[in-house]
This record gives sequence, C-alpha cells and structure tokens, in this order.
Amino acid sequence: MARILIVEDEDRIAAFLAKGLSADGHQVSTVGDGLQGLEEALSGAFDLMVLDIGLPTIDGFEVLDQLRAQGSRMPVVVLTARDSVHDTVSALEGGADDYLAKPFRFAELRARINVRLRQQDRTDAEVGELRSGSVALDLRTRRLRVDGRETDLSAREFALAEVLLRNPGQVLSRAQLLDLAWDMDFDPGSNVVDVYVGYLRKKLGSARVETVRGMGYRFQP
Amino acid sequence: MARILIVEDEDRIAAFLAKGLSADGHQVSTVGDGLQGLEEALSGAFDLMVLDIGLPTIDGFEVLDQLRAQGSRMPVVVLTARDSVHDTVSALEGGADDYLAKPFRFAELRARINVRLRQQDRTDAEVGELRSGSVALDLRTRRLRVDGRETDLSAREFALAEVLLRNPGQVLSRAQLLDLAWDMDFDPGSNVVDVYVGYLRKKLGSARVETVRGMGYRFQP
DNA sequence: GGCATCGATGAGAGGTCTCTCATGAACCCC
DNA sequence: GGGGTTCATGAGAGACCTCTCATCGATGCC
Repeated sequence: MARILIVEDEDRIAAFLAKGLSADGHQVSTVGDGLQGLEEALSGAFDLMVLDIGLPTIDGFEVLDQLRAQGSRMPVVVLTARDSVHDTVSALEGGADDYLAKPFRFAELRARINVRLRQQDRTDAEVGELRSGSVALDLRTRRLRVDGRETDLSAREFALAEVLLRNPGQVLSRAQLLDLAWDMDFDPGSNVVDVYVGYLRKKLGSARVETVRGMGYRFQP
Repeated sequence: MARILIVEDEDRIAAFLAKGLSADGHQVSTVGDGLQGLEEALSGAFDLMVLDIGLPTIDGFEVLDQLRAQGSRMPVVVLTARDSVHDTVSALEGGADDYLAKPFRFAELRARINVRLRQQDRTDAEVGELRSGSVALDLRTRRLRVDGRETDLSAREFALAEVLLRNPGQVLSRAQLLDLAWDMDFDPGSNVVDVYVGYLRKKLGSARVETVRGMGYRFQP
C-alpha cells in the first residue's frame, strides 16, 4: 500500500487512474490543478505522484521544478498527451522518474509505479530514513520532516524520536524509553522522559505522541 | 562518466548505442550474448546495463532474473523490439528499472539512462561508514574508531572529520573546509578551522591530519 | 641571525543541551 | 465534587559546544 497523489485535470482520466490504483490497494488522492498539486506534494503526505503536464494554473514541468527545488525526492511519474521526444527528455531531466505518453495501458503504468515504489523502499532502507505517515526522520542528517517542514533535533531528541518511530502505535513505558534512548537500565527517579516528550511534541505536533496514563507514551502514525 | 554495459546481439544497434553513449563521456563495453552479459554484469565493473530481450544463449528476462537473484542492484534499462504490454510489465516486475521499445530516439534513451545513474549516485552517497586505513567514521552513530578505540565526536568535529575522510590525501584549504563542514561560503576572518583541526587531532592522532603550510590541511590515510 | 608570516593552543564568552525541581493542570476513583 | 495520583511545563543549574582572541612557537626568507 502506498499513498499516491494524482495531479490530472481531465476528470475521466483521473477517475480511471484513481479507480485502478485504489483497486491495487493504494490510497489515492486526486487534484486538478498544478498549484494545488505542488502544495499537496510538499505536504509530505504522499509516497508518489502521477503528474500530468498540461494543467491549469501552473503546468507539470513547473510543478516538477518547484518540487525538486524544495528538496523533495518524491518519485514522480509523468503522464501526458504530448508524445514528443523533447517533452520526454525535458521531464526526465527536470527530475521525473518516469514518463508515459497517452494513450497507455494501465498495466504498464502500474508496473512503472511499482518499480518506483520498490526503489523508494529500498532507498529508504539503505539511506536510513524512518517514516511513519507524514513524519520522516532522516537518520543521516538527524533532521525531522513533518508535513514537509524540516526541523533540527538535539542528540537526545533524535534518540527519543528514533525509538518512538521504530515502534509506531506501541506503548512504551518510561523505563523502556530510558533504556532505549538514554542507555540507562535504571530509573534515575526523574522526569527526563516527560520533559523530552514535551520537547518532541513541540517539533512533531502534540497529537502525534499520545500519553497513555499510567503506562507511558505512544507514537501515533 | 559512468561505466555502461550494453548487452545486444544486433551489431548495428550495439554500435549505434556505443557510439552515442561514448560521445556522452561514458565508458562503454558491448557484449552480444546473454550468458556473457550476465557474467560481465556480475563482475562489478559496470554502473549500468542496457539489456536487449532477444538474445542468444539465455534471453534478457533470464539475465535479469539471475542478476537480481545474485543480489545485484545494478540499474538495468531494458530495450526491445517487442512492444507488448506483457513484455513491458514482465521486465519491470522482473527487476528492470526502465523499459524502451524499439524504435526509440537516442535522446530519450540517454535521458532515461541519466535518471537511473543520478538515482544510483544519490543512493551510493548516503550509506554507511567511511574508512581510511585504521580510521573509521560511523555515519550512523557519529562515532570515530581509531586503531580499535572508539570516541564520540561533537557535531562540528563530525562534519570536519567527514569532509577530511571523504578527501583522503587531498589538500583542503581553510575556505574549502569552511564551505564543506561549516556551510559558510565566506571567510569569517577567524581561525575556527585551525581550532577544530586541533580538536580532531587529539581524537584522531596528530600525525593523521597534516598541515600544508600556506595551503591548508590534508588527511593522511 | 633577524624578521615576517603562518599555525597551534589555552582561556574564556556566549550559546545550546541536558537534566532537575517545583508548580499547576488533568485525570481517575470514590 | 474531593482527594490523590499522574502528567505537563517554565525556570534554571551545570555541562558541553562553538567560536573568538591573544599569545607563543615554528617556519621560511633574506
């Protein structure tokens, strides 16, 4: 399952794609214009974008350009009615990961989307990025990306974030968190954990770290 | 520049590809049958493979299959005369990164190859551990291991160590180090670099960071 | 050797990080 | 609603990090 953003202004095609991709188990959202598509893409809520070139407000090339300029590495499959070599090359050099000319077979689009998603998974695993919903923790640069916005973390905040993200949905006691993020196998009788959960909440958004009274904390994906 | 393996039995096409890709500055080798292609691909001497499907000895699907079974992640662009959705899907699901049906424009192939190479570079750049002689820098845990002993590094020390280790034996000016490890493209007229080289020397061993009078510093592998 | 330049390093200012403590709010049980 | 427990959070101490500055030593040139 992946979260796929379709940016396409022809309703008939958008609906066709949405239906097919949903049937494959993906979670699909459709948007009909460029500016809105760019915004959604930058929100961090999607794993892949299917992008039409001919769009209202700003065209697909521009969307791609802005997206890459903002540092996003989201896989993008470009889809267009114009079957010109020039467009293909422009799109691919502009940062698209794949390009299909209409008319195309759905089976081919599906296969190409799956390749990009597979690649992304592999890259994430190798590069060391932890993702859960719209939250991504870059293990290399130690930065946190929430809804497309990046924040720096202190060493301790990072350790705590890593533990929480590696155990999404699971309740972790203060003792467990101390053990995993502080390397302390004893309780120093303090509330460090509480304090750091507070700090993380400011950066992560309060709702994402849930308090389970009497038990501990839980990261909400 | 990349090292590209072309596996194609039609001489005319193979020559055409070799010529075009060489002109782009790549180092190209051509092979005319499947088994030999597989061997070359597994040798580790190439960055990317352009693979035809219809081949003597074993066909392209089989080559792809074996290659992936052996754990290789080399980017593969499949190129074939058969333009059937079924083949496209098979190739992509079988581990190809891209698929072009003949006839195709060279410009499009070039663009698609460049996308795959770009992707590969990005992935390579972001994994693991930096080593040089008896010094290892763990990029994940941000620790330095020298002759078996581990030390912690501060954020700035780590950045500097990373830059030095990535350019072993090379003299780096203070301005370069400021740019690379401090993200400063101006000289603040200070001696921060000198100071941090001093700190690093304490952890790395004095002899390993050499002063090049009037020029800068050099990491000695 | 004398002088000028360049690099090494200790001291320390100011900032950030980590943790403790105290206080007040939220919650639960009765 | 009352009382006890649990959690959230601001304030602040102390350690550590980052950088500047001044001083001293090393080096190269004449």
